[in-house]
Amino acid sequence: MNPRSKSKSPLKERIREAVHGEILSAAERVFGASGLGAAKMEEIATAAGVSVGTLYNHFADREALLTALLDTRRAELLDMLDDVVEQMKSEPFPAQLGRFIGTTVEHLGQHRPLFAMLIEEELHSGRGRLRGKPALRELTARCQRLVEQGLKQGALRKQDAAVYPALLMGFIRGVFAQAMHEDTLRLSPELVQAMVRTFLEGAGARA
Amino acid sequence: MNPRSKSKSPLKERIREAVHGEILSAAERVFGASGLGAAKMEEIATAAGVSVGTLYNHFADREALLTALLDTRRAELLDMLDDVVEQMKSEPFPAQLGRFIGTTVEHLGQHRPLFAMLIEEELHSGRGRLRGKPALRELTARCQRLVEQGLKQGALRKQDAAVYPALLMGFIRGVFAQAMHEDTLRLSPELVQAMVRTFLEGAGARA
Amino acid sequence: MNPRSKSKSPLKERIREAVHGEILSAAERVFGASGLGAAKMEEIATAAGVSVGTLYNHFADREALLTALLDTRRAELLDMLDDVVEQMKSEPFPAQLGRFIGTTVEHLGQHRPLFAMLIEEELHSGRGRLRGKPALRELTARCQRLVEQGLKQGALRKQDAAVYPALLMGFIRGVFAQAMHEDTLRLSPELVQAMVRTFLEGAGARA
Amino acid sequence: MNPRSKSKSPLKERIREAVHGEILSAAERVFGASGLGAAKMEEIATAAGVSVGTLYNHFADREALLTALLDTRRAELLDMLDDVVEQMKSEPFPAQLGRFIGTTVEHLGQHRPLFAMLIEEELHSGRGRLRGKPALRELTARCQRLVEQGLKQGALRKQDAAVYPALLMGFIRGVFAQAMHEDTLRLSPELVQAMVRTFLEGAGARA
DNA sequence: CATGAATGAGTCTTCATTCAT
DNA sequence: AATGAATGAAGACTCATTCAT
Repeated sequence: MNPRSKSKSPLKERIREAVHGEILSAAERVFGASGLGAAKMEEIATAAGVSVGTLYNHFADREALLTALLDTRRAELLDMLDDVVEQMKSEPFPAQLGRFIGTTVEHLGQHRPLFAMLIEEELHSGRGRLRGKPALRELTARCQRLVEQGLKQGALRKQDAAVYPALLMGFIRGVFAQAMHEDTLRLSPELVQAMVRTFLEGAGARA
Repeated sequence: MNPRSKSKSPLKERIREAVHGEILSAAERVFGASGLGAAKMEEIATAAGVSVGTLYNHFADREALLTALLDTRRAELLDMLDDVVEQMKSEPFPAQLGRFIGTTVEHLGQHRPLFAMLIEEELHSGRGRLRGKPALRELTARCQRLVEQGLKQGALRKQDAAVYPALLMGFIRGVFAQAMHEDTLRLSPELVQAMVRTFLEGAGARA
Repeated sequence: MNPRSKSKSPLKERIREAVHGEILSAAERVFGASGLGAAKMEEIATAAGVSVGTLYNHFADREALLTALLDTRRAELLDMLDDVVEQMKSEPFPAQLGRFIGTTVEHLGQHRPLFAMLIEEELHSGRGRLRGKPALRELTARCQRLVEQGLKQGALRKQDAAVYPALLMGFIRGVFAQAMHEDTLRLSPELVQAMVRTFLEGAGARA
Repeated sequence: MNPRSKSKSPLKERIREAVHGEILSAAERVFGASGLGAAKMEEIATAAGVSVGTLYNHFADREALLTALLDTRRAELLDMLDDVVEQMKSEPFPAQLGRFIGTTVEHLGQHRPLFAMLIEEELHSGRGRLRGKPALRELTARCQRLVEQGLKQGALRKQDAAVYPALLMGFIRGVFAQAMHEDTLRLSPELVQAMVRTFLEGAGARA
């Protein structure tokens, strides 16, 4: 009632949140499709069904919008992953590995444009404003911990363990790069199984 | 009309070639460092030690310069790789695989800025003018042939063979992504050996 | 139709007046501090403790607010001055001059941000919508009448009388310009005395 | 001849200088006419007979152009004034004063749009980027020195000397403010004489 | 041919104004 | 009548491309 009151109407507040989310979602689509550098604010506005001005009512500038988007999506991915990992601390390593890859593939598969964005983020990290560690590097850090689990359980060979995180991430990178332009590659549970099997047992025919 | 108008002085011709190469080289550095979208013509000119105008005397426009650069580098990489593969058609698969990965890692390691460019090329293929198949997709095609060799030799398991090319490329992607920001990861022969071993035998401890 | 529809509740009316005045006051501060061109409606709203919308409920647009503000302040200044002048028609000229300068200095000193606004108003008069004669020009007209009084009384020399109004205003301009950035210059009665003395007797040492 | 040679063609260099000057001149006209805040880069470009891009080839941004303009004009005015003052160190004070005011009036009269700019500069100094001391404050400092000369020569009364600089500048301000909208006021030598006379002897009729 | 200043279309960003609640 | 999010026209700035010297 008091004009100076800061208690905004819950309705207005909810609408604002909805618009905020819609903008982030549109930004994800446009940044993903056009590239981090080429995406235009007007495109994003149109995709979100709002005017340019509204973009700037929610984010200080293009940079801030991009940062907010990447931060949000990174947090969503990593939080989900950390939850999954936490829940299966005591399971055998192959199951852990399957769930880890499966969750990641599932999530990125759901947010299609995201993967391209994360690759670009990684590529350009170092240029421009210094944001937090790129999502893919964080993801690699999770692979690292997983590998350590595997070593502790005696499920992984020690010999090349130093490169395992990079190679594991490589599997994910390779699969998504393929999926990006090939419709044959389904991001299915079978694919995840193949990744796990190949990582653990190798592609070589047994003697 | 003048007979000299066609047969250019060999000296001038050689100079022209040198400038051409210098521009491509500068473009590689700048595109690699700044990104395909952010690199500026002026930057490239400065890096090449020429003026912007000269860039346009050698290439129709920015697009043409970028295309020429990517085409040149792609051809260099693939030609070299095809030669190597040709030379060892009859060797055992593990040796073939080692040479394939080794050659690729070596070449890309030599042309550092190139890898980032190829990733971006792959990301943006589909956008803008339709260039030839991106280098990384060609590279994947080579992996495919290699895998077929391995299958024919009975050196690879048939079960997940459909994904092997993507996974093999994934190993290379993963290693370079890591090398991009980590000084610990040396692109050494040992690394190549680890990649081959892990790909063929897996990371899992033998029962 | 409803009898109350015309005769508004006196309370609401009083509130409305209060808000109106608060907005004008905030506008004075913000326009004065930021400049006539740079002041933002949002700033003014915040300074007045209302929302932008409310600004537009009281004034048609930015221009109207600014005009109302300038008109109000001009009227206040000129009315007060005219009263003072009226009251001392019969006093000797030096006293008249002192009261005139004193009143002006006092009033402008009280409304600090106002002087900057008036200077800008004068500068930009001619641009944009044609407002009434700028306050400073009205003030100069008052100087003119005063000078005429002085001439009639034989208190002023005729020789340069045509420039006296401009020079008198110049004294005021000079003093406020100085006061704007110098804390040493107090807008005191002594200062007014110095202005009167210098204007009438000159700064030169008597022979 | 050497492409890396930094010795630009003198012709090109001269053209560049000409364009540079033309831009400054156009900027002076447009900033003066529209105001420091309202002047548009496109207007300036058009007034200078060049494109917007060219403006940015010569000045980093709007701010830099404005700063360069003010710095240039301030330097021109002050240098000229300092020269004049230097040349007449030994003359009697009234002559010095006449030359000082005369030179200032003459110069500002020549560069009509400049005065409005200087007033705005003074008004806004304190806001935005901190430039050097505003030209009018520098000019006041020159008045200060002149007054000190007058005191030393015994040509000025000590009593109100502290305000003399502000009052002297006030005369100039008043005259230009008047001249800005009144065609009757000629910036003539007679006007300067009237200013000197009034400042030294006052406007009051001698007893 | 090389040069580099000029060009102007394309983007980002701001802010007065509107209007549904 | 007050609110403040949405709007979009306007203006600053960038950079690929052209062309006179």
